[in-house]
Amino acid sequence: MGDDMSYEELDQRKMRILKAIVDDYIQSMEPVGSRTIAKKYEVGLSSATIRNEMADLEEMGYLSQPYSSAGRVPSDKGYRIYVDRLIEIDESKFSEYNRLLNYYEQEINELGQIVKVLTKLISNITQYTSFSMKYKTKNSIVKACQVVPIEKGRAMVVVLLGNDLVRNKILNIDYSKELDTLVKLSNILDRKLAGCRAEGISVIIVNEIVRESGMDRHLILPIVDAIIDCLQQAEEVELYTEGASNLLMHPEFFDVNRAKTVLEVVHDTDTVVQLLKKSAETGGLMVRIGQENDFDEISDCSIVTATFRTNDVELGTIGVLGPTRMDYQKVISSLEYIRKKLNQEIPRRLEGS
Amino acid sequence: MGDDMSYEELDQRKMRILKAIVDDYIQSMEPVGSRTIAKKYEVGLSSATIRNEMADLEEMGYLSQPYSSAGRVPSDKGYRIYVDRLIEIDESKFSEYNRLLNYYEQEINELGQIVKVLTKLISNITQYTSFSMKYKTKNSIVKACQVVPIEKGRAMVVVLLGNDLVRNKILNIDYSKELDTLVKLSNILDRKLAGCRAEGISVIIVNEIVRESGMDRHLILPIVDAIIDCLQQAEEVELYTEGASNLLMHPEFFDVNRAKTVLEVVHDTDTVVQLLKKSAETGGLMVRIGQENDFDEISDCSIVTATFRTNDVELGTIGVLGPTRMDYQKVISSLEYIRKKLNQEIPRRLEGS
DNA sequence: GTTAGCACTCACCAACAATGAGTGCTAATC
DNA sequence: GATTAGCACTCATTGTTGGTGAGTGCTAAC
Repeated sequence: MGDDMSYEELDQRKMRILKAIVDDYIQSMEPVGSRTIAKKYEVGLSSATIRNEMADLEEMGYLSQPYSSAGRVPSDKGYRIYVDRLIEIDESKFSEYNRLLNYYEQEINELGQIVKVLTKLISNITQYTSFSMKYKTKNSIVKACQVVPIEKGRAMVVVLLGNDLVRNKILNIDYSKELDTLVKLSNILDRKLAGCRAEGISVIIVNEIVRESGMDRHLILPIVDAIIDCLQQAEEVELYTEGASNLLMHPEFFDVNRAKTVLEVVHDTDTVVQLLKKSAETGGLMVRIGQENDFDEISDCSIVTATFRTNDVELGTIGVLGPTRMDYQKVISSLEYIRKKLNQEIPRRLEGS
Repeated sequence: MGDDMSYEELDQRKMRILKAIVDDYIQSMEPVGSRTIAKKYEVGLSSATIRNEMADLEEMGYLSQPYSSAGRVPSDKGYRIYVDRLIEIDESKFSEYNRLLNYYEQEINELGQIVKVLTKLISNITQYTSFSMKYKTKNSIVKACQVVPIEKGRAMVVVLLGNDLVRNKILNIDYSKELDTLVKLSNILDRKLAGCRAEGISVIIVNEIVRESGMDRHLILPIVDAIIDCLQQAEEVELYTEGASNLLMHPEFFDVNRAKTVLEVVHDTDTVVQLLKKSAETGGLMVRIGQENDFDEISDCSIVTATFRTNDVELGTIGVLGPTRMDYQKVISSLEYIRKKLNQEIPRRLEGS
């Protein structure tokens, strides 16, 4: 989006005025006029001067006018520069957020739980809709695996993943003649595959397993496939939404059709996942304003997302969706809070039993 | 609700008029006047007569008037008698529903999947919000179970439930001295417990297991506990919601506050589960109209639910939520369709691999 | 018991004027 | 040359007012 140079066309004064306009509009949701800026904000200028600057800003595309002789409203481009250059993260509320969080958090041991609680928290703080998407486990390793007989002609492969999640898969397999070797095979598999990622299960390892177990290759292969399946199945995501109805409180959604269109997107799992996955591409905090979003249905909304990860592994994303006229300062700050919180919680949660 | 006798106060003619009024109001959502009834519906009566009857019906509590000199609107009591006595299930659309269903249904093997599809179907048919709640498995039996070693000091109990769902639980247990007996124990457990329900695991059976395995009682007990846990864990429900935003299309929710209040309930998992569970109490089809609902927030909504089950076991519930002025004919008929469909699908789905 | 007729109620709508916030432009001021 | 005061103009919003029509309840005639 846009070359950074284009910001340079705005001098200090225009910047200050733009910030005042966006601040005011975010707060009042009414087109803001020159007089308001002159009076409420400490720019030492008369309304006439501000009027001129506003005309300039409109010409440059940072503002627009709903109708002639109304006040000005920020455009997407206006919000963009506001987000990129005119706000900073406000940590002053963090201690309050901590208090709120303590109130929720009773006994939470699992990462998924804390993510849910944080999603709820941020939805309450911001009064917008929030989402969290968590990979069930990305890039998981085999911690242990076993093949278990179930009934005639069927066995179950059980894989214990790196984070103690268990996956299993049932196979039709004829082991009747070699029931005792199944136990032996389990041990071999367990020994050979422990610590492996899905991509780490090479043909060489499979060959070793075949040799050491003395079992037939065509019996081993479906089992190994099942194990790989279990690892990959873990790539699935878990989606959690909070405060969908919050959107209805904001004047931009008083129009039922608009509200319906947006709520349909909010309820559409696939779309939301797609939106959140987009965030991971950049990493860190990401803001998508109005038309920058890939879906027309929410071209009057903005999305702010934060991806959380361990050193190298992407674990998931938390995001907030609200009208383009959202309180970016608050949303970005609180999402930064969430991000910090997660970075500090993740190591703790992941180790625990 | 209410003694059946109370219906008797309504003669044939009042019934016909009431039905006409409710039908018309459901369709038009406008208070319906005597003239409308006289003209559009084939009661051979003048508007004046109908006016008198309407005054009676209002006095008896079946109708009410939004303001003096407006038409009449059905009250909860009016809807109740309408539902109980004046509509019948309309099977004529069933073949159309079948067509729609074929369109969705691609390759669905699991009961949970077909329930989801049916939930989506009914939400599309009715244009209201629909829910399904499925017990992960209620009253499940052990089909097979195994104890699997994982790593030093830890083992995993794996239980295959009656419907091929797998549950597992990790235990800290010291089996190091008796690793070979673990395999033996697995076999004994499997043999002894196959077919058992949670309540069916008696002390006698446990004693037998202890005796036959020759293992220590304090080693066996936590394992059995884990198996029972797995069975009971299966009592959890899975909730699925479809078409929440459909509600916004109906005039009664054009008011944002009303919409918000109702949507909050729709999004509140616990409340919805509670609502759906209520349905099972009666079994079959159940209609709760307006104030009959336990939650004030939806006292201007109605809920129609259908519970599906095998012979004796309750499997879950599908429900529809809409404004009190909902198209009961359509909702009840299509829900009946769903119920039939499930009754015919359930045996198939449950057996299949 | 049923219906025609009539006076009355009340939400809804269209037309109209008044209001006021905000603009753009021009001319005076620093 | 930049800033500001002043002024005419625009246009959404609000309030008023009177008319319209769907509907009622009641009474008297059938």
